[in-house]
Amino acid sequence: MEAELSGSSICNNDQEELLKSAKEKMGEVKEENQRLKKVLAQIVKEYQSLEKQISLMAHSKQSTDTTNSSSNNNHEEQDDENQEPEMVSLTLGSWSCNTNNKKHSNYDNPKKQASDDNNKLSKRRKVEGELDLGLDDYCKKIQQNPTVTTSSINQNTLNLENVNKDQSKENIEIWTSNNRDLKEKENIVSSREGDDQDNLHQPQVKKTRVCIRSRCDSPTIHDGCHWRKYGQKVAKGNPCPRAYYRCTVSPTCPVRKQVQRCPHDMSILITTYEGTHNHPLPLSATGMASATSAAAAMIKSNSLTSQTPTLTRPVGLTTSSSLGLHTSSLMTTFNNNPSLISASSHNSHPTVTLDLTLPNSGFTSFDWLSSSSYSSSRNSSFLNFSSSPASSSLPSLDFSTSSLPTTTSWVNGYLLPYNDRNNNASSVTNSTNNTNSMYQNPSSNNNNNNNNNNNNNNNNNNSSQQQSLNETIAAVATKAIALNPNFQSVLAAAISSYVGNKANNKTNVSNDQSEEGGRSLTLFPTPMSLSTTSNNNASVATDARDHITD
DNA sequence: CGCTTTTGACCCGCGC
DNA sequence: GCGCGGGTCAAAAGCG
Repeated sequence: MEAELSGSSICNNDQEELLKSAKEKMGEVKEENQRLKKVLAQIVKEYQSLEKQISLMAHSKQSTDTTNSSSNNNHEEQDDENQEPEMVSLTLGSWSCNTNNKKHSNYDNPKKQASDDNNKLSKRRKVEGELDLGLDDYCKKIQQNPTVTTSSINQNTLNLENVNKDQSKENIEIWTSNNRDLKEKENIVSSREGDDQDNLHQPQVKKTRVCIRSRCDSPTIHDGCHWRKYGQKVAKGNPCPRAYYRCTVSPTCPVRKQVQRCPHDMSILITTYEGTHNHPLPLSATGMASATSAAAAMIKSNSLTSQTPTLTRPVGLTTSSSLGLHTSSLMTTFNNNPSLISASSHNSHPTVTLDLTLPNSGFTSFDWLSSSSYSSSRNSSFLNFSSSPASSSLPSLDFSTSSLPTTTSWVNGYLLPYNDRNNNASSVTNSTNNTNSMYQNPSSNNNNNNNNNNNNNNNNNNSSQQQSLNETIAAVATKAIALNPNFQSVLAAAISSYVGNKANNKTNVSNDQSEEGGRSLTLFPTPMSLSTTSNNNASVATDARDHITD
């Protein structure tokens, strides 16, 4: 009897404990729900505030444009923006240079002009004009006034307007250059002469290039843009030919990229971007454009402050893209991952290199770069977390209790479940380890690559630190993403990345998360996300809205 | 048929 | 001035 009583009491105790734990979990769930509700409310609030800002800016821009439209002929740009409101425009870094000045001076040289074919000349004019900068003017402003930061920009929409005006002015040249009317050509030249005056004091360097090293089996990485191959050349010292691509999203887009295999490790694809998109980008292309824009902005901002195009370590400087999409988050990420980014100068081209092949970079989840529409036969979908080490300090938030509807769809096949933090952590860690084990250690290859000397140094210096960070990254990834100040944009970027990939890859998606070479859905901090200042929240809301509604 | 890729020729900058 | 190498052009071929 006593045994039975004690047994029943034990059962009761177990039940009580279960009930207690269940209640505790319920309480946690409620807390998480409350937190998420607050986040959601904050997003809505930010979105509304940004909407107001945008309408204000549109009003003021309209008024300024109407005053300048007769001389600038920028109708096409406005029309284009109006026609494609769902598109966003990001600028890839480029460099205002005296090289252009030289060439431009040739245009005014009748002897030179007479010797050139007219069509060629007009084409060259067009191309060179389009290779103007997206961020230079803004960086100049930063140089002149170091207090100009993202927060100040958001506080003072006037600054942002100025940037947009600069971009508009730039686009005016781009769009009008497509017109072969002689009069417009003259306008272009004259406007360039004005720019030349501004650039007289610029260092004699060429356009900034953003070089991305990633492991990729396919001929080229899928970055969301459409490219047309226009040339191929065997570069010296590399048995693999270098392919030249031109952006075909817009017939006048000056952006070009070079793709070549690393001579020391054929699994590494080196993609170099150059130029500024003069058209709205598809959402699926914003990820790459954001990364390159942020990297270019970083190198440029640093170069402007140091008066040299070469830097050994990125220096953080909060800035924004010319259309107000912010690079601060990625720049922060780059700063937090010194092995990820390095800068150098090749052929007078300031080049910033994003090395996504480093297993200990703490940034192994740039897998969207290596995802490819070419590998559709081995589709898989898995989620990686881009989390900068800095994120580990963030408080926790568990998505398992998220009331966000998107969480459900993520779990259904495309995203890792957030139900178990430990499992998530192990999943992410395994994913990372798989990535690492898939390839050989690239460190031996980097020794032979000038571009990566800085990477190596930084990597060596920070390897132990990053190793430990990596161990914790996976564990804190879900927490970090949730309460990361960039969470909204991270979410938005993931959705856009997924949507873009899905649109570009119509084949079925399996749930195999470990399959090599598969298409991946990746969360990553984007320039669209903002720094931690509350003043920046408005853009976060808009970005999240844009992507979610898509 | 239209678009993309290939590929040899050409241009141009840079170093010697 | 010359040669080298990177980058681009443009006609031809390929492809769907």
